[in-house]
Amino acid sequence: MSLSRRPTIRDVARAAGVSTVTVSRVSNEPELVVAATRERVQSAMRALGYVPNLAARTMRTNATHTIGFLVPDLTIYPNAAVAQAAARRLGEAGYALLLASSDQQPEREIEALSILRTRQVDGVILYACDQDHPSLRAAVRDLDVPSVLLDRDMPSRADRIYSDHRSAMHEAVRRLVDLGHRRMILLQYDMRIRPSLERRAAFLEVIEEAGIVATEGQAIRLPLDLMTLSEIGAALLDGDPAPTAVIVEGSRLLLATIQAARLRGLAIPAQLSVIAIDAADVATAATPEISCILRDFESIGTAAADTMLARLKDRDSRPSATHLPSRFVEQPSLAPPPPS
Amino acid sequence: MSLSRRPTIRDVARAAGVSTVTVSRVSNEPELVVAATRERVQSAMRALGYVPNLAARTMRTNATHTIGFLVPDLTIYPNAAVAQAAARRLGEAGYALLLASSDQQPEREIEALSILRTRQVDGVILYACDQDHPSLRAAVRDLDVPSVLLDRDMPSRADRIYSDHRSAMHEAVRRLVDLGHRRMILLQYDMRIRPSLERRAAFLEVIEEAGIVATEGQAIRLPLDLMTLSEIGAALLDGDPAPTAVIVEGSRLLLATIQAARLRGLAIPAQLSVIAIDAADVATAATPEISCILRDFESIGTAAADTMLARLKDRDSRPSATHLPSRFVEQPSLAPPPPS
DNA sequence: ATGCAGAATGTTCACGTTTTCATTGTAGAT
DNA sequence: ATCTACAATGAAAACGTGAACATTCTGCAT
Repeated sequence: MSLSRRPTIRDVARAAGVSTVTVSRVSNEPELVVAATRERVQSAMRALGYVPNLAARTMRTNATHTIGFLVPDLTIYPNAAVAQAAARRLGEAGYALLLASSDQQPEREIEALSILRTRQVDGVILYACDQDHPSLRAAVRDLDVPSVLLDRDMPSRADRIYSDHRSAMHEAVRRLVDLGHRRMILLQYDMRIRPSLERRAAFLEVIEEAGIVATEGQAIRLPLDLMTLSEIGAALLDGDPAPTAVIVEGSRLLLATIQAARLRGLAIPAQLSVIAIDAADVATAATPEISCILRDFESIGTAAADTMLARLKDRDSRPSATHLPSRFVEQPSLAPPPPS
Repeated sequence: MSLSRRPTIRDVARAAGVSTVTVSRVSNEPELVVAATRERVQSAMRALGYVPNLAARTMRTNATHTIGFLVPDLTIYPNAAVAQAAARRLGEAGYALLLASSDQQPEREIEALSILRTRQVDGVILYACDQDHPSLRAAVRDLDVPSVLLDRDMPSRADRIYSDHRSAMHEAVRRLVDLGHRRMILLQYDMRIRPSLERRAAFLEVIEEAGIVATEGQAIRLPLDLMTLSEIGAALLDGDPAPTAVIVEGSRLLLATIQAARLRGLAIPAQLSVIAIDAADVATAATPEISCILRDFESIGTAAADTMLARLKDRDSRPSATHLPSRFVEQPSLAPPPPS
């Protein structure tokens, strides 16, 4: 009694002695079908191994039950962690994740957005790679599917998930100031996106608040790909007097910093205090353990998914903005500056 | 003259004064349409902003131009790197990547495979999370879409991409033996998959070949989630005499190992030689730089994509197997064992 | 001139589902 | 008994495309 081809709604209808409409309703609005009929249909579905054809469904409803997820680089831990958490939550709701990577190139990101549009994804969740790039800004602004913007300041009607980078950074820098540090530097690998800008701003705010004169080379950007130890070494030793504390963005930069410090013979924390951002793995494994500004990427991904799901249910409500915390966790990597 | 709804093949046909079939042919088999007509159709497409409706196309052809990519954990660097490389190559060929994560659980992986099937992906590329799990083995064996098995020994008609884990491991262990090491341990975080088994086997082969008696605790598995420093510390110091060399799998274990060594006051390489596997980032940033067994994840992902594309073109050819190399790169983390 | 092969294009229908609208059945109000 | 309202179900059409088959046209051999 089994079919060679995949069973369709018609096969189920025939087997259950009802019309296709009723079968469709059992799938989509079961409460409209009286219990006896419903059960008959459901057992026919099971018997035949019926699974609705998604393409046909999409053609009628224009819904693909697919969400596009766009990242600059999947090998950066936070991106992968957020994507995975979002995929899990969306999967529970029957949505799948279509992955696209821009490789940090705005043009490729624009192209990816257009591909996602072509594929009629029901929504897009994205980490834009450059929030200042004009055409990319335009492409994001003109997105006509429900979208969730992850931690970017860009004009858009999209829902947003923000991390609070400032409070934890304030706390961290104040702690350094309280310990007596006067010469601190911030090492970052990207300046095109909100997290870096926020951190930088918060960093400079506390500097100023403490009455320290902020100098040119105090917040430094190091391109990740050119991230050489010598550059970091230079940054560490640059200036007179040399910095007594460093705040570092990301695991890769943190590793390089620890290495550079060791090469220059700078002991942590005796001669150099170190604080890491978004680098829990390396920070925890380092000796001494490195103080860290942390976020919960799992909950960022989950929040993005939930926001998307809510938006898909109610398309007309005002764009939402969710703010998630960072926290500063102190470890033995901090000490007063060495006597000069 | 523009439409409110998305233009269809019919709109293009009307604008170009041809039938829908001709428009369809311009999209799919342009050589069948005479140049003049073809250009007329193409300019009508451009004028209307026509993009083929993928769902309708899928319903006719049963092809989704979507490939499922299944990983145990996206936050593990090699997985993310391979996925990203595959996505890039597949994207160039007009395919998109549907991401699924099993979270290291065979049951969830089976479920994910079934979801991918429901979504009618044209193919599946997968890192199975456990090559010995009976139901998962059955699910993989019974996959009825073109699939590429990444570095697993499982029965299947799928194409395969293998890494050669043995040669580089042989080389690495022989180097240790040549340096005079007699007591070496291998730290791994997974034993359910081919790479770990191969490495373990290769490790023990050289041990035996060197006439060293392999003991119980010589190849040790440490669950990643329970990966505590104390466990690693115990492993390092266990046995009498204590091991003089460690080979470590993955960035996270390497970090923990370096930390454990430092805590126990074991200098690298004077008292402990260290070799890392698949942990280029940490190995490079460590001091001293750690010797490493490396793979090119980019080319693994690209090979997987190419294999899939070839399979989609020719469904009947024999399953292929691609073997990609690993290489051993020595760094200052190796030295003769300390005099006992 | 006629026939014919093959190139170019068209007509019709099917893919599997949901939507719209119509029909039947049932129970309660009159 | 009749009417009404509503619940339950069904018939037919539509979504946008591509495949099978049909038709027209062109040029060339007879």
